[in-house]
Order: sequence, then structure tokens, then C-alpha cells
Amino acid sequence: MEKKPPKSRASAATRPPLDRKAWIQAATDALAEEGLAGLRVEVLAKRCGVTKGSFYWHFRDRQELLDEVLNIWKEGRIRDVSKQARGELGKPLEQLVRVIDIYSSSRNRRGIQIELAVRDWARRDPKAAKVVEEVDQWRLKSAKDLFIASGMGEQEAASRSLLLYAYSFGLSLMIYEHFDSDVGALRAQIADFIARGATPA
Amino acid sequence: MEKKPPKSRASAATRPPLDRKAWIQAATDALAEEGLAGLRVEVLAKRCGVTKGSFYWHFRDRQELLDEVLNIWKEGRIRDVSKQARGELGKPLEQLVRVIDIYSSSRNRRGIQIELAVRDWARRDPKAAKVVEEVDQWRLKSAKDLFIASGMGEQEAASRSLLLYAYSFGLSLMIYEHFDSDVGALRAQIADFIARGATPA
DNA sequence: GGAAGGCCATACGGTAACGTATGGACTTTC
DNA sequence: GAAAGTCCATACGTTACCGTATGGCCTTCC
Repeated sequence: MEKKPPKSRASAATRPPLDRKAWIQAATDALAEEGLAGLRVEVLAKRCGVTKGSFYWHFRDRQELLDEVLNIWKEGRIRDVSKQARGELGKPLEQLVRVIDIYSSSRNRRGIQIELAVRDWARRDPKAAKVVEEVDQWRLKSAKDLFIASGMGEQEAASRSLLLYAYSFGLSLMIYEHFDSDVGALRAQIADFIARGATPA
Repeated sequence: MEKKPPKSRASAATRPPLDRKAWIQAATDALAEEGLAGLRVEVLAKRCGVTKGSFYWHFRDRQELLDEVLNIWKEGRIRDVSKQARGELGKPLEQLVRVIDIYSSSRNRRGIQIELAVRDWARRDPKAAKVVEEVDQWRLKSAKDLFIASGMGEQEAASRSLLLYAYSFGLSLMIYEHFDSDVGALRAQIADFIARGATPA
């Protein structure tokens, strides 16, 4: 057998060594693009330019990565909500409209894709379901507070909060570009409708 | 080599032979329960009590089954919409509230699961996306007509239609049971809000 | 400069799935 | 009753993935 030179570490020399964070980042990218099915060890390794030997040094097994992805996502979402709660982002109604906008906008494609992937994941995995439930709790509570802060009653504030988020997520499940000549106007009207209850004549 | 008796056809004798429809039915069940990832030939075969030898007699390959599942689903949804359009189901506003109800209700768990599975599928598969787009077109157009029939203007009818369906699908992505002591009341208020624009004091 | 530890490549065994090839059992047709 | 057709079981080759075992390079620390 000819002795192959044990792989020039050209890549290893130039590339900074990976850590857990880098793996989780790559996994989250894959989750956005391909859903839970995209989180495969060997595929992620190729994406990172290494082999799975690296992966199993940083993680016990695939499940450990999945758990981390979920937790990181949860923490990020709760941080976002907390920012809102601190009221540093403008008046209540403006914030509510912005929330709707964030989830309707193509600007935030990656965030939306992850959101949908996690929620699909949650339909079959109890751990993911628990994370989604917690995130929903925070968001709904925060939105409800904002509605109340703008002078709305308890129950209506709760209803509108639920409507706001359900609509936002649901919209990104639909394919409606050709439904109307100006879907942007429709979205704007709906946002106004949810946040202010207005239905322009 | 000992000659094994070529498998008693006990099952085959009692079980009626499968046809394409039976396979598609089983596949749709699997889709509801496990999503697209559940549509695996050998797994479905086990569910049907046969081996994949049967499958490949009825279908050219897995893709052919997937296409059929999509088409059957599309036809069913469009049939549903057509029923509405024929106005055999009561007054416009009642019908709209019923649509919301159908997609919020645990009565229709299977239908909702399939709906979500197909829409998740559509995020990565152009064929599925095309089917979803067509179904959305029919549904949105039908809802819009109902709103118009109850005296609403063009644009508001369009907005509310989009809101209605987006909300319905989005709601089944959320985990909100513990958000309020009476989530049923919230849902009822939202339905009324979407269909009639009412926001009870 | 030698030892220890961090980071990774390679090779291996195992499982699950796809699709094909082939033939067997049972039914229908002529 | 033989031939043709229907429906399926079995065996095979292939690919993709998981997780383990093992060893090697490269840095750090004494």
C-alpha cells in the first residue's frame, strides 16, 4: 500500500478551528433551508469543510446538536420579546405593526424559514413543542400588554394578540402573490385592521 | 439449502388486493401523521401488510405516488370550495365563520395535519408549491365572493379573505392553550372579528 | 524538546431506504 | 386446461446516513 500523505492541513491551517457555536450556526442555516431533515451530521460537516470526526468531538450525538439549536433559537426569540417589553422601540401600536411587518416581509426570509421549520418540528417532537409553547407564551403576553397599553380591554387585547401572530405565521404558509394586483395594500390593510381595528371605508 | 414454503398466502387470500387508491390513501394517512418524511415505500408497504413488490407493481417509483397524493389532495380541496360556491351551505357570513371553524377545530385534526404537511412540503418542492398556489387561489376567490355577497367592498373583501385563511392556518401552528383561561372565547371573538368586523365592547 | 491535550481524518460496522430482477401463486381468458 | 395476466414475495445491489474506533497533526505548557 502506498502511503498517502496524511492530508495536507491546508484547510485546517487557514480555517479557524470550529467550536460548538459554529456548528450550531451551520445547523440553523440548514434548518432554514431544508427543515429538520437538513440537520444531518455528515452533510453539515461537508458544509463546514470538515468531516464528522470533528462533529463527534464537539457533540455527543446528533440529538445534542438538535437540542442546542432549539435552545439557541428560544433564547434569541425571548431576547427579542424582552427588547419590546422594555419599550425601547416606540409607541405600542407602532411596535405591533412592526411585529406584523417583520413576519410578512421578505427582508426577514431567513427568520421566517426558521420559524416555520421549528414549528413543523414541534408537531412531532415534544422538546420542540415545549420550546414553541414557551416562545408563544412570551410573545402573546408581550403583545397583549402592548394592546392594553394602548387602551384596549383585557379580552380584546388577548384576542388580537393571538390573531396577530397566527395571521403572521399563516401568511408565510400561503402562496397568494397572484390573488390581487396589489397584495402589499392588502397586507397593509390587514395590519391596520389587526392593530387598530380600522376598516377604511 | 432448505426450501422454505413460499409463504402461505393466508393474508393475500383474505385481504382484497390493493389498488392505487389504497396506496394513496395509506400515503395520505402517513403524510398527516409524519409529514413528507413519512412517505417511504417500505414503511407504507408494512402499513398495508404487503411488501414493496406490490408497490412497484402499482407505481413506477416513489415520485409517482407523491404526485398522486398531491393531485388527490388538490382535487378534494377544490371540490370543497366548489360546494361553497354553489351556495348550498347557508348564508355567506355563516359560511365564512364555518370555514374558520373547520380549520380551528380539533374535529378536523386530520385535515389540518395534511394541510400543514402539504404546505411545508410546498416550501421546498415546486410541484407542491404549484398545487398550494392553485388551492389558495380557489379558496381566496371563493371567500372574497362571499364577503362581497354580504355587502362588502372589493378591497376589504380581499383583505379579509387573506386574513381569514392566514389566521386559520397560522393558528394551528401555535401552542396557545395556556395563554388564556378561555381560549375558545378568544377564537370565537376572532372569528366574529374577521367575518363581521365586530369588536364587542 | 517532550508530553499532554485540542481538533480532526479515516476506516469500519450497522441500519434504513430506493429501485430492480425474478419467480411464484392465483385468476381470468380462450 | 393451458396460456396470459394480476398481484405480490424475495433477494440483490446501491446510496446515505449514524455512531465508534483509532490514530495523526499541531499547539501549548512545562
